[in-house]
Amino acid sequence: MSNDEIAKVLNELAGFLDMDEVQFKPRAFEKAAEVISAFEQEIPELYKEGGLKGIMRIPGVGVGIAERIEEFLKTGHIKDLDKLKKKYPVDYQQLRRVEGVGPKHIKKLYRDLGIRTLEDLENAAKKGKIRKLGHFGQKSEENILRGIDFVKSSGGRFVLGDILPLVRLIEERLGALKETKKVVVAGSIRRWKETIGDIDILVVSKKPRKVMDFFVKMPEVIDVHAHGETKSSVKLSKGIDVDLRVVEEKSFGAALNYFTGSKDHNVALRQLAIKKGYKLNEYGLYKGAKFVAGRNEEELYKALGFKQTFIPPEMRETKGEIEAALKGELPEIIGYKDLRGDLQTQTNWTDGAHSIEEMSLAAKKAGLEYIVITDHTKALAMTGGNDEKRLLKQWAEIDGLNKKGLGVKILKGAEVNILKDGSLDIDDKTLSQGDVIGAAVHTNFNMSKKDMTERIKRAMKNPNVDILFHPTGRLINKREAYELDMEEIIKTAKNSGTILEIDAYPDRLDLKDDHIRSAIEAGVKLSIDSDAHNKNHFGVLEFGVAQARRGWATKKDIINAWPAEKMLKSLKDAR
DNA sequence: GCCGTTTTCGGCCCGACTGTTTTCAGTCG
Repeated sequence: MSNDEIAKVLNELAGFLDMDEVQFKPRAFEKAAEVISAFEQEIPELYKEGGLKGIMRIPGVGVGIAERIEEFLKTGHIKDLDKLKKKYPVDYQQLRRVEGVGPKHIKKLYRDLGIRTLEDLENAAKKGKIRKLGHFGQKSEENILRGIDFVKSSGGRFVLGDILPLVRLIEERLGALKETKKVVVAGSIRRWKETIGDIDILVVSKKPRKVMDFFVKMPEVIDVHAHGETKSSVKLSKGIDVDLRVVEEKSFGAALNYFTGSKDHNVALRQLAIKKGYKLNEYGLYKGAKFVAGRNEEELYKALGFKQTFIPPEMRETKGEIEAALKGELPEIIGYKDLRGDLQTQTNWTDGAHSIEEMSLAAKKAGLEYIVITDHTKALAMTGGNDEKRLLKQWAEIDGLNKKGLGVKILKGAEVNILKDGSLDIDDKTLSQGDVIGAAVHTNFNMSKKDMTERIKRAMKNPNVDILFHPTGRLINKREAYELDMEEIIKTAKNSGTILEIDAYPDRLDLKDDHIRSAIEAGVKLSIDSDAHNKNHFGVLEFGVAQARRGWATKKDIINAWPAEKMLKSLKDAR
């Protein structure tokens, strides 16, 4: 039982309590769920060690929630939730995925129209039944249909960040078997695609049968599609498929290359092989029946005549990497350990979970030299956003902490809101006293492309704005980016010296890879930020680095891969 | 249901936006 599963069921309970018009309890369950999903320790482990008292050490979890978690761990059910599900027999999780549909709507749709599933909802909307309900109209119906389309189109693919912990667990388990010599995760996960369709794992073993038997019996497996000597395929309870392939040592490199993809990259390699009189498949590079190369990837690329014999998987998308690597002109992209600072973090001054000090120490622990505190500002009232006075107070506290010396440099920042007209919600006099100011759009997403572009351009031209945070506002699998002329934004960034952010949060990854590449080609600098709201969130930086690598970014393109002084000076010069 | 420089009951981030209304409920962040 993972923390995510526990968080999910608590959220579901919160939703049903909302339907039942229960006051305050839903927020308590949601809050607990949020803490649990980011909690460093596994809850079952915590429970094993400390029992009910152990779970109650989690902030936001008291007796009531702890007992329900205990019940869930022991039985896989929560009686209160089951009762509510009987009262409202709806597929809550599925219906909630539709943007704009919350607990109250779900209740009304069920009570008035008997809607239980996404399919029911779609049918009712298509028949024009929803617009006839009180408080619903034609527009709500259209929005629901659009929401369903989006759910459907994003269905089947998973956000990498949601899947990676499980993948690493499986990788670790397989690696621990005495029958396995090597285990590598290949496919789109190795390429760090932002969403993945399935999981491909490659194993080197002389006793594949044993490995396969272990694999198909893992606790998460709910269905076995195939169970053979060299290939097995299963479905996990999360709904994602995993393919496991076992190869001989000799073919490892060729197999890894083949199963890493992308498909187009492989096709291009095979064509290159044919041109040179070879044949390339997942077992190796062959001249006639003679094995030429394939033990590892380097040997394969070398035999194919590449000057650079390793193309980072993140670049294998046939976007020019083959031509460049053949000539030895691939840039040296940023590495996973190259970041020195984090330019976007939130604390408990607004919607973050931890104090400035806790966040700073966590950043230090994550290997960073500096951190910018960028709490929300006042227009985002829900987060308790800072106003000018409070912002200055926070910055004074930062001065104090720096004086004390935590072994990590804390910089003064803010995540200010870009209002509808492109102005900011904090005055310039205050902002000019900050070290690193990020600006972002959090409201009025539905503007025309032209208006939105003008709005953001105006904010970028404010000399106090250093960075445009999560520039397109998308939430992968949840919300489309707002309409934006990215070419214009990049041009403006070049002129104003504004940094464009790569928000590393796995469901944002905003900018996306192609935009990163365009920005770099235009000479625009970027930052890779965690957007951490919790001291356990700094791990997401690797997703941001991966995204930057997919956009061919080098260390000199990413300002927080620079020492603090150099980074700050460049921002100051641009102001 | 949780929490407490309000220690044991009384509060519980709230403003913008949307779409429906004509004063507001629901959702989102």
